[in-house]
Amino acid sequence: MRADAQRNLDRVIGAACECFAEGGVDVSVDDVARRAGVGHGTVFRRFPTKEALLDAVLGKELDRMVLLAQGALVEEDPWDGFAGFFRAAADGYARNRALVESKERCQELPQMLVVQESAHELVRRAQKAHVLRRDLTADEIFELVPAASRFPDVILDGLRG
Amino acid sequence: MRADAQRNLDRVIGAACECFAEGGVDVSVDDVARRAGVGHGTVFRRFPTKEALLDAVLGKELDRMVLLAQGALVEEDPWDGFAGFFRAAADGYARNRALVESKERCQELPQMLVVQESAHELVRRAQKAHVLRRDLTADEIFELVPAASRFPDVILDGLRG
DNA sequence: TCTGAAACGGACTGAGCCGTCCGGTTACAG
DNA sequence: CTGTAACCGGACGGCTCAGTCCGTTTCAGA
Repeated sequence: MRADAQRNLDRVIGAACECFAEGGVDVSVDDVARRAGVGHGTVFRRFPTKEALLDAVLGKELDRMVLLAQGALVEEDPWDGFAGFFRAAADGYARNRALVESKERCQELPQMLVVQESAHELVRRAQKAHVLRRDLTADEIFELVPAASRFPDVILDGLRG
Repeated sequence: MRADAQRNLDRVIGAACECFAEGGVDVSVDDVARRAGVGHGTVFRRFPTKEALLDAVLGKELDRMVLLAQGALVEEDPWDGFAGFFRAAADGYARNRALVESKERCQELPQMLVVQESAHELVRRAQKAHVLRRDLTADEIFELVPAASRFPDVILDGLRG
């Protein structure tokens, strides 16, 4: 790939991350292109549709989640591991409107499987140690993540077993 | 007002309530008109802009909230009063996508003042009785309402003082 | 029944957006 | 330095949607 092409691609992805995070999925491709300093034709050459561009951005964000989840599994205290990831995930959702608005799209991305596996293990460990309430499934608990963006402590207090 | 005009107005408002609740604020005026069984010209004769139509729908929903809040103030147990309204409000948000997507618009509507006043009183009473945590303001607590649509019990557990 | 005012609805306009395409430009190998 | 393949960006088409307008229909009082 030519050097200028690579540079523009990086700019486009960076701009798309910022735009979608701040403005949600309804931000126009023109806005992304403007912020990247390229014409919007250049965006469509790299990403055949707006949806493909969004997938790239969501994928990057989910990659971060994978790291967070695996880091939490290393923590030996079951509650600290669970709560740490819960807080971090909530923060990620708080900082990214597109993530909140694209829940079902994220389900289609491969990284989501890894995140869910780790998250389920975090919940299993915490429930086994009786530090996390057991009347909710792991899936139900993580439905609360977007909700916890503002006051995670309150929700964690409610979840503690 | 002519009888047919009144009938069509009622139909439009009803259809708009359903459409916005189910599909959020991005539902088109044409969709609303179709569901109401009128041309979209008729909608724009009653409501000069789409925003005005949305305001009418939000206003109706807030009227319901006013009744719920005032009903909760009659309840003598401070926790039951607070929690009852909190649950009811969360349910209202869960059943209405437009309400979630129009938080700042709601702030402009007169009914919101009444709801907030009652809600603050509910919080004050519950905090005075030491059944509600005191490290959050009333405003902060009610930011959790939309979040509580799925598992209100978890959030209420977290809020209990 | 007749009549005029009110209401209706669909055609129309203009703006914004996604995605395509092509003429001009630029990087880079030889 | 130069030829060329890759790259760029803006013009363009097609679509959807908000809001306007006017010819036609309907209501209701006399």
